[in-house]
Amino acid sequence: MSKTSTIKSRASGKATLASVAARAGVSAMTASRALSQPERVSDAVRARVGLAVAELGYVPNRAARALASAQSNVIVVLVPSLSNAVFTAVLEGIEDAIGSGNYQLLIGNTRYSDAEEEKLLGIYLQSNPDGILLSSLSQSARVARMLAASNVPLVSMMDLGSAPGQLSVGFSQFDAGRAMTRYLIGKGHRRIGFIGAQLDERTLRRADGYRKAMDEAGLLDARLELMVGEPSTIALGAQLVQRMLAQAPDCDAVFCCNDDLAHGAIYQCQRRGIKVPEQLAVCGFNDLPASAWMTPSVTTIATPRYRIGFEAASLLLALIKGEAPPAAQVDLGFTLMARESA
Amino acid sequence: MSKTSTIKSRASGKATLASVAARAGVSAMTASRALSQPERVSDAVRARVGLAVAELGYVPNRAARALASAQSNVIVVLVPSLSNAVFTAVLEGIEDAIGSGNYQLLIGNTRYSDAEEEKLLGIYLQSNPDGILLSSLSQSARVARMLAASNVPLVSMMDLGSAPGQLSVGFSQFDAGRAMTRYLIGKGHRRIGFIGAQLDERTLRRADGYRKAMDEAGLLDARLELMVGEPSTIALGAQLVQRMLAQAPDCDAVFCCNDDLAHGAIYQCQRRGIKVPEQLAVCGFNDLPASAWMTPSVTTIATPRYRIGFEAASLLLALIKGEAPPAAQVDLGFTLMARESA
DNA sequence: CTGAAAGCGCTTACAG
DNA sequence: CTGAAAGCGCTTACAG
Repeated sequence: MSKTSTIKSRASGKATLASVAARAGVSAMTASRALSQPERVSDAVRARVGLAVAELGYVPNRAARALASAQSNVIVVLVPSLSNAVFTAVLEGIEDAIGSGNYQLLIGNTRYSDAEEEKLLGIYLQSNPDGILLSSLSQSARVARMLAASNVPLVSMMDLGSAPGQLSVGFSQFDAGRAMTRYLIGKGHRRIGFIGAQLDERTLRRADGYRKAMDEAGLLDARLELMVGEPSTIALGAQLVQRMLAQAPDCDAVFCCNDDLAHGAIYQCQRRGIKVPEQLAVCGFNDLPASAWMTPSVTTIATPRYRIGFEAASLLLALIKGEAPPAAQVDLGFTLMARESA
Repeated sequence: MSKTSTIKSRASGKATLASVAARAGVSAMTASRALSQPERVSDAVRARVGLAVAELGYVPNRAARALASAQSNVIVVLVPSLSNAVFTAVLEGIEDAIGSGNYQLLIGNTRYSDAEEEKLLGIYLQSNPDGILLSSLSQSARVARMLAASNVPLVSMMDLGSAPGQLSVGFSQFDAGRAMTRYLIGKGHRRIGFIGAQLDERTLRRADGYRKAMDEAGLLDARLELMVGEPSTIALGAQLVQRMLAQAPDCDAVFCCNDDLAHGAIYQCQRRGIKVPEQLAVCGFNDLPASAWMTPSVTTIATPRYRIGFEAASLLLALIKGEAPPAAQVDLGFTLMARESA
């Protein structure tokens, strides 16, 4: 006569909405409403259901909810790196914007790899996300196809898009690269080298901005460019400044595509007795915390990474709610921090 | 006569296993098997199902699978910070260990807050995770209760546990703190200050190790301790070394509970004309990349963070498969990096 | 090697 | 304000 005499039960044994409802003396429906739309239920019911939930230690089953409602409450975020402080700041902005909602963030680290991005997206799309946040404007053909087929709302971060209908939050990497180069030119430098690593989309755009400024000033010279595919590190910056000086001994300034590289370059100069900025001006990009504290302090571009994450997530949330985006592109700008190193 | 004449369909419109099966001319069951256990199905069936999947652009629905199988393929990871390079390295280790599986990582940033940890865990537990990875040995009473009630396999990272049945992968924070302090004592320092920030579990244990070593050498003096709850930053390190020197002017060495603080302390000394290590020795903890490159290079403790993540995830995976853990505690050790600053 | 039936735990769409 | 029925898209447990 026992209720537990069922033979082939697949039940988890945990409290379910049905058990909560039974305990509260209402239907499953009403229990469901008491939890998700408490204002649409009588005070008495709300109290009884709340009590039953506590007594049973009920934890809603997200999979069941997702399946029944066709709403996952999942937001996918793809970043190219976690070891880069830029993207962890973006993530914090996203977290804060998502805030108190019942959203679940699915964070994917693509490691600057198309294959990895494809793999992660393939897995994450199985969760039927409500929205996607990407750290790039373009992607591999396969990823682009997956994205299009999924039909999930999407916002790009870090740069500004131009394709119609493409939503993006960031700043112009091109303009920032050009602004820094013009600054160096304005300081009287003529043989300005560009050191680029990783060679991701953003680095390439900064390099384009550098070239544009150099060209406008009649200073463009391919021998002043040093581009390598390896990930940016302090060690690599130290190594590349050496190579730059070897390939262009008359180089009087170096524009590093990010601060890690710039820090490494400066540390290396210190070791080799090269005075910064007197003998060689060095500047970076992103304004990591150490840049303001090092000696010499580092001239760089401060980027609104936290705000990019925050605004991009806010925009995505609006999209998910079905609101029309106020603008396709949100330009958050950048700030050139003129310090001692250049 | 159209098949789409259903009135109140809740279907998503996307391809389902059933539609794949129909196209391949098999039952849903067989289609399911063709995908999850391809070796148990005939070559012909496997090929036809594969074709149907491609033609229809079928994406499995994870929620449905989780609900039916009571297996989420989700692993929850809770870290106290993302801006701390230590934990992003841990995450990369975890990602690599999870590797090619179909697992989904649910990464939560608790920001060193019990309330946030509780909130995140509450949300993540709804996903019915297969396993949990935590960055601490102990937690708030409510979180501990949630964890116990969930009955999900769990591995702690970063430190070594002592409670029976508690699985942990890391190294002894206490021993590391003591080792560094002994090193400084061995160098002839007597008035060794300890600078601690954030005051999380790990920092507190390092401080305990420091006290133990100081006490053993008869050098313990509470005025040499400076502990603040704020998050560790370079700026804070700069500020705290000043305060330390004010409260203990005869201090001849400073043990910073992490490298960020140590870097800030050294930068500040440079600005104030205090020679490191001649006038004040400074050491840190974690061995961040800059520590090897700065001038002076920074004496610190190298911690196996990537390996901690990797081994902890490997252990968890074994647990999930039902294997018995080879050991309750996996001690990965640490390495004292004696450099120029102390 | 393959399949018909039932069920996982919720919510939708109605109806009252 | 409340509820009975059906269904979301899979897999389990059997059976053949």
